[in-house]
Amino acid sequence: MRAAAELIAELGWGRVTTRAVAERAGLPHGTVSYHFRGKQELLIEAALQAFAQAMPIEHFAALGSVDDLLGLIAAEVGDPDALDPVVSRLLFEAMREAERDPALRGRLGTMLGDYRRLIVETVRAGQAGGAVFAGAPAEALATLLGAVGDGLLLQVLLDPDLDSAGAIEALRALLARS
Amino acid sequence: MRAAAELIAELGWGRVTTRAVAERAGLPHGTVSYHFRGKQELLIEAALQAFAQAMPIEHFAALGSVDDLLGLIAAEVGDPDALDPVVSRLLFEAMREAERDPALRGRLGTMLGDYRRLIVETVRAGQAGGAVFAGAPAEALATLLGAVGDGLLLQVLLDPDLDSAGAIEALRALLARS
Amino acid sequence: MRAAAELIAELGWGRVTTRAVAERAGLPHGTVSYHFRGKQELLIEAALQAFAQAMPIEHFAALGSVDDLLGLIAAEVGDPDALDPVVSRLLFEAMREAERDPALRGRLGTMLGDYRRLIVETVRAGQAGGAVFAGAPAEALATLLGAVGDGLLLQVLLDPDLDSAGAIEALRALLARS
Amino acid sequence: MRAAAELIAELGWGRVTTRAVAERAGLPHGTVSYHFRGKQELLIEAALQAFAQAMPIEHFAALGSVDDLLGLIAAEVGDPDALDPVVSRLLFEAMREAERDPALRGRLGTMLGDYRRLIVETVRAGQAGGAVFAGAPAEALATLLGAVGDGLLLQVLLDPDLDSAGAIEALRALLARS
DNA sequence: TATGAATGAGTTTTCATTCAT
DNA sequence: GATGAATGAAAACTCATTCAT
Repeated sequence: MRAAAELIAELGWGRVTTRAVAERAGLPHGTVSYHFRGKQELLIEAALQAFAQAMPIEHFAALGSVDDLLGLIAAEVGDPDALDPVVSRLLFEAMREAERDPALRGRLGTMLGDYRRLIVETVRAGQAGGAVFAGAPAEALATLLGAVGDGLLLQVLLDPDLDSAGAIEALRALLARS
Repeated sequence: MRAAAELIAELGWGRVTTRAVAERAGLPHGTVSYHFRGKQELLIEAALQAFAQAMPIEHFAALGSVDDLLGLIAAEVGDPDALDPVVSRLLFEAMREAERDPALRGRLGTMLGDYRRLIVETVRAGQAGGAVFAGAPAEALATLLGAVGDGLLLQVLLDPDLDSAGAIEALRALLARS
Repeated sequence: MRAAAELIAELGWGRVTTRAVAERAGLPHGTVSYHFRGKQELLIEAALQAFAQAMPIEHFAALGSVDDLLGLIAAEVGDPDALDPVVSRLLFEAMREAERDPALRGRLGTMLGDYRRLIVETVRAGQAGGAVFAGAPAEALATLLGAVGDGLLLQVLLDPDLDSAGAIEALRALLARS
Repeated sequence: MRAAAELIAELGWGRVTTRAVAERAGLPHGTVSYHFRGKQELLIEAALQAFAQAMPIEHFAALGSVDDLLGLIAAEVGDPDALDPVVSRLLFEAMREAERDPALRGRLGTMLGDYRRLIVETVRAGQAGGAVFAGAPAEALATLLGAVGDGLLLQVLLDPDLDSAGAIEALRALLARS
């Protein structure tokens, strides 16, 4: 499973071969077909398991404030040690694939929906406490935050020199301005 | 070329076959290898040409204000007729592929850099005129705007019911608040 | 064994898998290799045992006249309840396979030879009693009867609407005409 | 195509591999998939073409009497040079496969139906001329004749020493007896 | 110049059999 | 004795690219 997740990140979902997965895992390649119904099932399980390990829902549940959330995004995007670069690539690969595979779309959608709900609650709490701009619905701000996270992740993959920290600071300033 | 661009959007970069491209274009399939050095060259040319046609740099150059820019993003993301859904999918496919193909990365990077420069200028002008939050560098806000655009595009592809317009309204309110 | 026989009839000899047999029998699939030397041995035993149960030699031994024999053929061919359709399909599968597998050929040949001998005797008795056309050797008529049975069975499998009863009536009329 | 037909006869429908076909034909094995949509299509085309060549409908159309027909059956069944042994095996393989493949069933059914119609006409003419037993409907006798042909073919494949000629002589005597 | 048949490397999948537990 | 995970050989199929015509 780990081998599969790594290879999705390195080569892209569509270029992963069962042979390569088996080889990296040091296993004979018949094993893959023996344990999974097919390549797609293997990749889906590998990706979702990698997410569950790397981005445990508890991390998000523990967010006390929008500031913490921004810090988490900044760490994920900007700090090469915070989030395994494997995972961010994997996330995009999975999102891309999910467009075409309904099974993956369902499972990934559920997972991302859980995160989103926690973000909405965090934003709402911030607004109630006066720490966060209250001139827009919490749902809209949560969507915005999610989009910023994904968008920065994507752009940093393409241009590692991008000043993602600066962009997040700007967002923090925008949200905090009373 | 148009056939190739459509197929990248529909099937994903890696699943496009030269046969399918030729078939959709109504051309004999030896033609593809005859006119292009290989599949990759064909796809790169097709993608970049599609961008140049669908997102002409003049659209961005004509932006008078950050409000206009937000309107453009909202239209691209939210209005199915504004930006051919082919193009947004194509953009993600190309960004994904660019991670692995240096030739594509260079050409796509140049193109996106041009857009980015125009956005920075638009933001700076807005700050100078007092219409845009001045508490953060123009570069940081431009990065933020670009990330929001990409992030929303990506999320809408996965969940067409997402309220992207609300998120953009929230961003507009954040930026405009004096 | 019953599971194996059913699957030969349903899927064809060559498409039966040991896994499928074990699964239908509700047994762990290591069992198959444990109890039989290999797949071929299992299928041969299963087929021959199914024949022994479905077409016991006693049925043929009890035939009193050629008329009875024709009735038996008519029932096998025409009556879906007389002969389990599993068995007729199984018979053809086994005959096909026997062409290639000498071990099966020997055992199946012995079995069919036993039936044939009884048919010859029945015909001979009919000729002696004047009930059956005596202008041809009993062996030749027995061969003819066997061929008619197999041929009709085969054609009915392909075309269930075939009027097999009519053909047998015609044969009865031919044989009986004094 | 000839290679495929031969291999069906030699190995059985299910055991033919595209590799083996290509090898016998002296062609690289990618060729098979290039020219046919899949293995099944290749085998079906090969089998039907072999029948059309070996058992041209003209042979049956030219039958002047039931005696001629019996002669044809005797030749097919008994004379190794009359009907390529490839074709008789091929016929059984195709009939067996037709039970499972609707496309093949349709095409084979049409072909065999054409033969059957000609046999019915021949029998009817024989009855009208007084040369053939008239105590049974022509359709029933035609079915009987077809079944005898198929049944003998099948039994001769299993036991090459079977006296098929004797059985046909017996049938001739039965039919001719005024 | 243009075509499309041919090629063969590479992919996924199936499955009988082996064998450690 | 019994199990089922593991193995690897073999299968069908895909497809970019080559090249004779």
